[in-house]
Amino acid sequence: MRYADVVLPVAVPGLFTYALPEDLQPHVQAGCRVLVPFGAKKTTAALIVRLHDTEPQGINLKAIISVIDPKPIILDWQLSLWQWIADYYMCTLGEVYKAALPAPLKKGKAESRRRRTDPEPPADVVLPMPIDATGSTPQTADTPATPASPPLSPAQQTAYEAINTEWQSRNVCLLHGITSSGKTEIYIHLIADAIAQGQQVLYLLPEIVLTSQLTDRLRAVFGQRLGVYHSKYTDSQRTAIWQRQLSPEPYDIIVGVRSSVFLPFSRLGLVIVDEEHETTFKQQDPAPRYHARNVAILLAARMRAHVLLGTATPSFESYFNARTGKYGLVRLTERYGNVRLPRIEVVNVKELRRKRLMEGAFSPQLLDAMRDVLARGEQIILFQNRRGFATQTECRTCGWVPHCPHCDVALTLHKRIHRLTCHYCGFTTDIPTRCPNCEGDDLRQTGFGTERIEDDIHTHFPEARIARMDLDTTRSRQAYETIIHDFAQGRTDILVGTQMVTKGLDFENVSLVAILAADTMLNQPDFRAWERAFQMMSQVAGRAGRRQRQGLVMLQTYAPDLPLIAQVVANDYDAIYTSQMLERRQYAFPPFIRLIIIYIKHRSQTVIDQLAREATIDLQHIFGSRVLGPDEPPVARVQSLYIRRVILKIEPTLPLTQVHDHLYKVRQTLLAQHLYSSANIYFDVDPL
DNA sequence: AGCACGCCGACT
DNA sequence: GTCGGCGTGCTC
Repeated sequence: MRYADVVLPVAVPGLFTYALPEDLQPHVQAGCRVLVPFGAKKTTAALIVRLHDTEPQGINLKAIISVIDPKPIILDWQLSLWQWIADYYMCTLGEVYKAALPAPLKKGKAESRRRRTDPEPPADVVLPMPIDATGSTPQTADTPATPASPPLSPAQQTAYEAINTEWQSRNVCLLHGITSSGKTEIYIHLIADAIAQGQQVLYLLPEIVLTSQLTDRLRAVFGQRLGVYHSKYTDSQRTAIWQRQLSPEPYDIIVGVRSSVFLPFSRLGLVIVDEEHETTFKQQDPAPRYHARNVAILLAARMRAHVLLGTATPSFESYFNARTGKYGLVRLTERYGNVRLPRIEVVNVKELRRKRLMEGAFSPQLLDAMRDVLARGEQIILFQNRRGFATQTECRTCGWVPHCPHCDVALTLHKRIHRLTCHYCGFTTDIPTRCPNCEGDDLRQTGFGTERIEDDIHTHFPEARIARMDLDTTRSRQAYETIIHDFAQGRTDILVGTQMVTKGLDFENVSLVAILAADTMLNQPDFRAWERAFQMMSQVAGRAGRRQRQGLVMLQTYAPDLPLIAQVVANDYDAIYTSQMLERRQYAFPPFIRLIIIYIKHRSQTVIDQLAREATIDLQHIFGSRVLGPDEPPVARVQSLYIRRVILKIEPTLPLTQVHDHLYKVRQTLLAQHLYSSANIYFDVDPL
């Protein structure tokens, strides 16, 4: 009798074993999906990890119903990569399975057997190849090898050559190139080189950047050799890309977000991680909580492919790796066409408030500058890191503030939909006209969100054409593209937005950028707060002055004397890196140690406090002073679940598998106690 | 993750 | 008396 160990798309540890009926045996191998009965009355698409003939003991053995894929849709190296991710990031293989495959491939439909007939195939997705068409599709490998690439400036040429030199001794190279230095042209040349050698290229970029700006540019050079893999694309589009990569004629270049590291590459030669510092490369909520940059580096190492990490503001981890010789380091310190870096003007909001000169979130200097820019017919970007209208509603009589009933946060007023909204769980409620606590009717809106900024600009500049870009206005990919496109075409004068406006968008005519409240970024209780603040301010500043005229950045802050502000003004990355590294070494933070956060969630506050204390003590028995906690995250209750964390700091010399084993054992012991059985305990490895 | 089983409130 | 609320436990 033959058996198959399979992985199921569920968060259960370990593999499941099914009997493999004799008539199916010739048709399956590892990497194929099969249909299996699972649970009371369900069938699921399971993925075969291995076939064997060891009879499993002590289980209610069931048999595989049918074979879905005649040929593997997951290659051998992918399974071992999945296993590595599950081990390193402390999750189950099933969770990796769920993250890796587009939804239709998990549903168990035999998608691969027939050609899809989408009513309207998207422009950049070629109809899927039937996977079982083994080599029957003619290969057109001898199409023109190196497509025309734009010429490089001398500085770019030097960097390009330096990268190739670094790759002779190291797999990974960090390209630290200031904003507007023309990193994309260098990428294009490196991509062309890889393709010319018959290699595939993976171009990773962060979630919300994926604008047509970049893909248009790449497509102009590489045409139909380019496939785009993005979370805002439909399931069937993503499935089509997956199947195309399995076909005899895969895309040479995949431009994609985080999850594209899971695609079935066959001859990967180059991985580019653009905006390598971006935190969206780390998956936050459902497991696997993996970092796509790090997975990409591992993937590349296994395939003997090169990696280029590119950014104007390297993550301190990557910069540390470059400085200590683990990665190569190449700098690009001049802007393309010698456009000058913007002048940064710091505005002391504290003083202006005291003198009652602030007009809402706007300083008089900023309003003056905006007036000048609009008069010249140039454009403005305003960055405010809060969406909605007001961040807090407050009763002026008794101080009552409406909170989310499910989460530990104040509700944000959204004026357009006329609701109070929770930004953590999506709960909404009517805006109260009277205070439910004291019946008072003097309710005040405090704090500025992007909606309010937009309204206030309308008041100050009635003729200006304004667009707002935040989560609320970009629910669809289309809406996002439209806002960007209109701004690029000059149909909008002022763009107001959250972080989204900082993400590497290139607009020729923007001569003023304002950071309305830098302090929201500085006051985060997080050892990375300054690193992030520097990144965000530098990135948003880089949007200014892309033409001949020098751009202006206005940085409004309550703390103008912080050294960080001076470092941003001087664009002195090395200064902030050096000072932060001293602190991190002294207080034992990454990259000098590794962090694992143990998250604990429970419905009951008394139970969770007891559990968190007990977990900390148990862990301290094993790890001693490496354990910190328990503490409450900034938002300590989300969706009616209380949250606590325990932090584990491990020095690089500690063997990771043993650390993991201890953590699993402690979790198991805690959950075995009846009082704690309904708790949720999970791990975040290398948290951001 | 589903989907069962299993023990406590408002209904014909 | 039971219909159904969702807490808890299992799925090869």
